[in-house]
Amino acid sequence: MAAIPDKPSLDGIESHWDGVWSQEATYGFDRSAHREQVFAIDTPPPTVSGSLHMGHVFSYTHTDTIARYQRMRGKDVFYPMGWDDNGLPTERRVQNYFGVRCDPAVAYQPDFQPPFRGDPPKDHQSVSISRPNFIELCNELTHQDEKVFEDLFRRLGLSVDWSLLYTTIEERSRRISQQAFLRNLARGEAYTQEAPTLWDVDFQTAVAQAELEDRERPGAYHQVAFARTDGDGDVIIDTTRPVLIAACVALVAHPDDERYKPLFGTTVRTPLYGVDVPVLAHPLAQPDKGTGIAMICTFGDLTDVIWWRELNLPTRAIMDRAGRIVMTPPAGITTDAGLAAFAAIAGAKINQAQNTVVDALRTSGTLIGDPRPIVHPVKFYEKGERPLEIVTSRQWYIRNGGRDGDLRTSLLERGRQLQWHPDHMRHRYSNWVEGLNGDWLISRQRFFGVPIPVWYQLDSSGEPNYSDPIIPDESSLPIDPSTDVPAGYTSDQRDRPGGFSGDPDVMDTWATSSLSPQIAGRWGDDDDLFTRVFPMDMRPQGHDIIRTWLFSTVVRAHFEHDSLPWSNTSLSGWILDPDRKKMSKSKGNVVTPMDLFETFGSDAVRYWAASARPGVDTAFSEDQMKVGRKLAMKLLNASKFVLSFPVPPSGATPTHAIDVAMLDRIAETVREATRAFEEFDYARALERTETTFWWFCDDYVELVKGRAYNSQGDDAAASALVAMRIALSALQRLFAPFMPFTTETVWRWWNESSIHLAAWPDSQVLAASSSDIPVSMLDVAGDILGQIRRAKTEAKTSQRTPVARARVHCDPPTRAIFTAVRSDLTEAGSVQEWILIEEPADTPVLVEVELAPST
RNA sequence: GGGCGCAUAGCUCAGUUGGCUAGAGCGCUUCCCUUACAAGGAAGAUGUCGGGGGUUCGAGUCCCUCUGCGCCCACCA
Repeated sequence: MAAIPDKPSLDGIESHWDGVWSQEATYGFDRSAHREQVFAIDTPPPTVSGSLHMGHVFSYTHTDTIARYQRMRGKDVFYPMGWDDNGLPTERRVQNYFGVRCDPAVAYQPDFQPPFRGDPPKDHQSVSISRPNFIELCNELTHQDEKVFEDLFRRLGLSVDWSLLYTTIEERSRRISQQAFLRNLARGEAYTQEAPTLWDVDFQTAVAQAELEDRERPGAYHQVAFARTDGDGDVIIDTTRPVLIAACVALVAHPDDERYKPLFGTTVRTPLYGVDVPVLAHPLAQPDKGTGIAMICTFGDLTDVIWWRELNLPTRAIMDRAGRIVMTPPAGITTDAGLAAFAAIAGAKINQAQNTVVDALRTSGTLIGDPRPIVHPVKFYEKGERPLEIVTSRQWYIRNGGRDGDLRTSLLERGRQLQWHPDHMRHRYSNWVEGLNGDWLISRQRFFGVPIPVWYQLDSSGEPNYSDPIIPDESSLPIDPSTDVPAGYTSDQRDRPGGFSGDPDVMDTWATSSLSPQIAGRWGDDDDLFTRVFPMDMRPQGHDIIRTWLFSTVVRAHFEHDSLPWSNTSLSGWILDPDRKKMSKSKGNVVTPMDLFETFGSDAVRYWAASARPGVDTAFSEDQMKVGRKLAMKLLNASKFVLSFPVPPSGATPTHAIDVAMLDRIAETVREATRAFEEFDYARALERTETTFWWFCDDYVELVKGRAYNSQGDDAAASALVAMRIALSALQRLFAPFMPFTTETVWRWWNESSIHLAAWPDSQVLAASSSDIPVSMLDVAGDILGQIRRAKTEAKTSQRTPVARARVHCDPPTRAIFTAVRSDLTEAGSVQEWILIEEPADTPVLVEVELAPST
């Protein structure tokens, strides 16, 4: 136990207690606990290639309050931390930092040293290195970042068990990711297919539906005439992308559209290129869009893909993977004029080609009128800078119900089984699942990540056999097919006819992070641990990644374990700047968490975070942090005050009615806070606790402190002393999840072990002796005291001024209560004489205060 | 177009099965260095609870409807 200082202070408590908690392993997970004793949290692994910001502080605090509550409830809390160092952000950061580039074709170098460690000169040409070397550099670099992250999270007071740390590119994660994938493959849940795919031309990789976002971009409608091949006039279509006319394979209108019904089955000739294409009917064509008849290109958008598939149309791709027009004209262009028109755009970038085509259309007279500028939403990869194109490529998919009604129904049911906090967030899940239009594309044409763990046999002409991949044994995982050699082959057979070839792709980062419960729980390496923590109890995360992280985790657990990955999920809101805009670096309004910890103290920052209701977007507010600091100071001072009284004799119990009634109110607060925490509503628990605490300090303690000083005899004092200590103990523990540093400080003034391992207060015990005490006693006492204070304030005099006479008008029941608290009121109000005046029933208490003349 | 959320004091927000004479904090005003706390404390002012209808003895709370704001999803020729 620590001595109570004369001037309690919050300075330095964070580093002090962090050290003590580490030393005492306060938050260590006891892996002998059985599943029902465990509370397991699937912590979101932050991306280490950025920096932690207020959004992290905000949402991780929410989770930590729940973790601490559960721990005090006696649960063995499994609270790991992970670092997400897999994926594009890390790839970029490692490239820039070391001046290297990942190239799976390069052989592994055991003692490789990068050309730079930080700040390569601008003219430096990146050195190509193998994927295993790249992963080693990633580990080296992210270790530095991870140290900074860990320091910040410790300073924030997260009760994480740091021995459970994982990273998403480490060996175990790669193993689990590959193992889960191979099991998906074996069960037919993963498959490879060549198909049109959304494609980022800068990153040159396929992207998944979940990673799309719409951005408003200027464009223009162009009316273009297609000549009917029967010579009977033109068909006018509207398009924003005339550049794709060379890729046009048909026109399409709605089957019921009377304007175009006569044309169905006929052909029209494309302007410039002179290719005959059919006019077809399909219900997806919208009569009220443009001219009501559209050109189908391979591929302008996802609707084109649907039409192409359902109408069995040919492919005339004109876009390469870097976003340029291909050099070779597509099939169908045969006339000299057509070939010349195509030659004019071959090799050009999309925008240039578009201008060329528009000019040519105008010259040829097939552009009707002027283009009409519009602003319309265009699909982008969320990390990308240019609009997505659609190219045909071979990719790996995991089934997610996008193409299978039964699976979709099962996954929707999983969403219903999950407890959502707040509940309305479940709609985002069902909305997303119901809107899926394809399976989950997991392969990426990148170089850094978890490799797709398969090879392909090459036939005598060197063509891969995709239908029967070569699968590694699970015991050999993780593997890198670009450097590892499949069983039964030798390395000199790589990429040779009759030999083998490794799959060049990596899995999308979500394909690994969707296994975070399995990774954190060490599935497959420590199944004893895994069975003690899985399915987990809680998945905290942002609501923006329901469609990615949450959904994909549900999919993987559904397939692998036939269960939900966790029973509850809690969704955090966004941090908004004080102008209610989402905070962003570009606006320069980002405050670093460490500055705030230093200014206000970690507990004050946590107080701000914990004051926000679950799932609600919340304004950044230093005012709230000031309030939090004030509360922490109050907790120090109130604790010091209560504990500075003599320890009551052992066996003493609260006997005074007011003391018992006070404890009853504390008990009610415990009930409310407990109920709120059981529903993951940390904010309500805090609010109730805080309200009661201020009442305890301002009203109750003020009322009884005279008696506690022994003004009314030993027994009367003992009742107050015992009651104050019982209440203080409960209040300190109620605050412990929110203000771990301050509460630990005050708790250790009178306890040997950590408050964070103490039992959550028990409302039954607190309220044990409160059977027949009128709850209204506290209100009556507060009311009378309040009226006396007001009289002194109105007289503009000190609260210490004695009251010569107080006439209390009250009804008979109130009179009885008054009598019970009269002695305490006498001291609290410095009242020299009371005069009771009886009023009819239900009359509000009225106190006429006659102040003593000032001396 | 479909879905969800929000609208309560100048600001940020509580208000959980309908019982409120509508609350808190910040800010504002006044007073007090009262020996736990001046990075305090005591007290005070401020609201047609977005509009309209309905159910009810009683509606900020339930139902319908309208308006405004935000988010998610879909469409995007």
